Amino acid sequence: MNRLNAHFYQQDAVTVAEKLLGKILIRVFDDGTTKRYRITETEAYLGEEDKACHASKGRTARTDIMYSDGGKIYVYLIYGMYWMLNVVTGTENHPQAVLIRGISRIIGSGKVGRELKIDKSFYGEDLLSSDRIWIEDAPDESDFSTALRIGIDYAGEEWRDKAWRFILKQEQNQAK
DNA sequence: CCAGTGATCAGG
DNA sequence: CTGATCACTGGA
Repeated sequence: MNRLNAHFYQQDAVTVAEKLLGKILIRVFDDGTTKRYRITETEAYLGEEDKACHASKGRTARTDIMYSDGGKIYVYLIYGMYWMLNVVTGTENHPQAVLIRGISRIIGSGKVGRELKIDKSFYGEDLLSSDRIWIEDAPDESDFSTALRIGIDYAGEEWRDKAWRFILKQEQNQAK
């Protein structure tokens, strides 16, 4: 299978979030072992207008990477414990990203970061050229559901109510 | 229900 | 510098 290319990541976050379902995430760990995971749950964060998106605060040291061309990794630490793994999408100066919420049988953004041993060194990592993390193509999935994004009640009606969470049906049944 | 845990950002 | 907040999880 081939790596997803720049064109794929340059699409808007909502499109990429949906299309990432079923794609294969590869991680080569420091000890040399390689693991492959299927992406099963994602969430889109789109632009400075999106009050739920970190870029709604404008361009800061933390959000800077979201302003770059799609295909980079955006990571941040939440609650002092969990590294959230995001894929930057869109084109330059259009800040947006897709949060990876579930891979294979690991459901939950915090657990994903833990499983993949993500840390600050992944900030800005290039999915097109990295030798320790990338995503490979797979057929588009159509059997998925959408839902409201989690943990963003502060965002206000307009953005809180966007069904920008995408869940592979199959995995939903497997969960719990 | 709620505590843990620390980077980040706005405000002095 | 300070302090509030946080795209979460796991254990009462």
